[in-house]
Amino acid sequence: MGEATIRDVARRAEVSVASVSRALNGLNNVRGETRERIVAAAKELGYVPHAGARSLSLARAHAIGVVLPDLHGEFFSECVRGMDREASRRGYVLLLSNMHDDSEQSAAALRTMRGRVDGLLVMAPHITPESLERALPAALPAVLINAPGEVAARPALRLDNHAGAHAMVEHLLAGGYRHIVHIAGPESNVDAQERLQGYRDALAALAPDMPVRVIAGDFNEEAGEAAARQILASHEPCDAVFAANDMMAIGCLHTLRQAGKRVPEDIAVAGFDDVPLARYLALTTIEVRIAEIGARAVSRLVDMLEGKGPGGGVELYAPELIARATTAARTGATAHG
Amino acid sequence: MGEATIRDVARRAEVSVASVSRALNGLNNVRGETRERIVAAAKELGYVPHAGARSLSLARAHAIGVVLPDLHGEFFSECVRGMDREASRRGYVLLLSNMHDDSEQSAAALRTMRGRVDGLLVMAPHITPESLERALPAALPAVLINAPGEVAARPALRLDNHAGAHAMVEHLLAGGYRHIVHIAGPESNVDAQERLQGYRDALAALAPDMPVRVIAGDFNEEAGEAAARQILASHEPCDAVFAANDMMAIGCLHTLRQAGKRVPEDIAVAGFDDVPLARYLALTTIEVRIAEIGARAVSRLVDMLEGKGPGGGVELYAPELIARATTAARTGATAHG
DNA sequence: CGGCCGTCCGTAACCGGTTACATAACCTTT
DNA sequence: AAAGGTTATGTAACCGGTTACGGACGGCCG
Repeated sequence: MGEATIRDVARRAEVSVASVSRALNGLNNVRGETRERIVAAAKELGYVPHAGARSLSLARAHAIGVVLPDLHGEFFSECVRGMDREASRRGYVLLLSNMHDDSEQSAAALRTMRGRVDGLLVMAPHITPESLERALPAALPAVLINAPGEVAARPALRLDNHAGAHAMVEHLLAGGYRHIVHIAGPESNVDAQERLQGYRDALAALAPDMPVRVIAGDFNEEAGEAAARQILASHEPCDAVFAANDMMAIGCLHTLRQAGKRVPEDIAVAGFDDVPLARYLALTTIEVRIAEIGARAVSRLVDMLEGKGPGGGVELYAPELIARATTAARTGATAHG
Repeated sequence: MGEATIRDVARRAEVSVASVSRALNGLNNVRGETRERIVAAAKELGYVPHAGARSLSLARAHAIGVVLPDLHGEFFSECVRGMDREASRRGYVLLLSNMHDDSEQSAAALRTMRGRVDGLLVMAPHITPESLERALPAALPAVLINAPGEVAARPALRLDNHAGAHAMVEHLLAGGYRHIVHIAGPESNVDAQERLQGYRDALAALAPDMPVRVIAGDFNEEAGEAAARQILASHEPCDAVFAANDMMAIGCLHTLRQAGKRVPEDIAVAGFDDVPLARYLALTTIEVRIAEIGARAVSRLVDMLEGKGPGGGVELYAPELIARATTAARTGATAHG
């Protein structure tokens, strides 16, 4: 037995479907006595409106599609949590679809969203603007999060990775560290690219005589471990490691310590993201308030949907440096000594 | 301007909507030449089928509603990740709705799912079976995760919290610890209740002469810190703490260490969940493979939806103890010395 | 009393797909 | 050549809501 429909309610209350719809949606052109009969009938039948049908006739689904890449743990949940909080506050529900880096699959994911959501939140740090542009249904409002480049005047939220990395290099130099190695993220990831560039630019601006040294990584812990082994085996001097994210920093930290190195006395370690782990390991890092960004993305999208906002424009989020023990200043250090 | 509809495609290809539908859905009763014309027209218009309309006429949304309580970070994302993986593998998409403990709000959340999802995944460790029963649309298939009690023959997945807690107490006793304090979770949370009961039962069975001592908590880190302060201030002996979850164990661990206690020499600490942090802090805990449970829940639900499975029945997941340094055995300890 | 207005309510079209059924064209078969 | 079968396509009903439009009714006015 399927659920009761509006027609069942109409039959039971001995009115037309139009009256049921009006009564249940709180329109005022229904007589009090009729409304009561309808409400009673609806309750007796346990009637719940069919959201799908409703959204079809209203051309409004009150749902937001969320397309995220494969994020590491905490990051993902924080992002979704922020979105969910704001979405439910504004009467929307979230339709989730992970985008497993395959760009073909991503396009398919976006496709299945059409007709069930009013707008899209897309986080795609590893997709080129062109293919994203192509995959996005043109008529669907969308807010981009950390997308590379500008995509067809879509509003976007971007984390200021460059500023964050710059601040970190500055912090390390101020702490007296001179030979700073960077463990980079995936080459195709725009966050990783910007952090790398921030590192390069900061070094060029603040300590042009110091060597630029980059070890490739992929944002995973193992990459950090591998980088640490490489640093240990190398003859080149290195007194600080700045990893493009916390997980690599953590892997690096562990391997260095297991090899007998003292952190930060022998070598400093810093990350990026401020995952909860960072606090416990006293890891210096850059705080990324991802939940806030998620919430803000929803807010902007809903504003667009409800015609309240201009839409366009890129909002930049400045992250904050959190100094902890793994980069404690060297004793007797001077900023440029 | 609105997206192109099937009628636009039909007009452009000079056929009827029925043919378009048939061609695009791969039915074989369309002439090759006609099919090509239709496909070409669809591509030219950038036609994407309207999932809402489709699900209305098919009475199939290929979507699964997920209702979760406010979970702490990693736990949430792991759960959703497991679900998403399995869902996308089987061609479904996830509709997410956090259930912020308010039971009224939860009912509303469930209500908005009707007509947009084919089935429900509900994790509700803090809702009574009766109100859950009342809130669940009767005709919607649902799989319950860690729900208290049995709800109207709904299939369910349950974590064997009792066995996990029992194993932990056994492990601590075997390590030579005698005075084991339990930091409990929220009273209304069924996971917390079962863990507490497991602690009590294990102690009664294995060390009936040892005191049962429970400190109230709420699953948050702060509760662990408060519990640690209480233990430090108390005159009662205590050589081991078993917290109902990792976050409280971590809070406790920190506070104990900051107070100068050595762990595990002065006092052992154990948790429950195996959050990623646990590994780094060398915290002994009980591994809960939540992603696996999430994936399994999706799998069972989809089986039900596609008439492949019997549906009913409770599946119990046995968690595994992971012994780490915070509960290293006392030197010279014997199991019952 | 006739006309006008406002309130309440029902009929039916519509949202964008799917599909049962009808139909037309063409191919066999006897 | 007529009957019967097959195949490709179109027509229209349907999924479950919303809502424009119009009709019925009662009250009020001149």
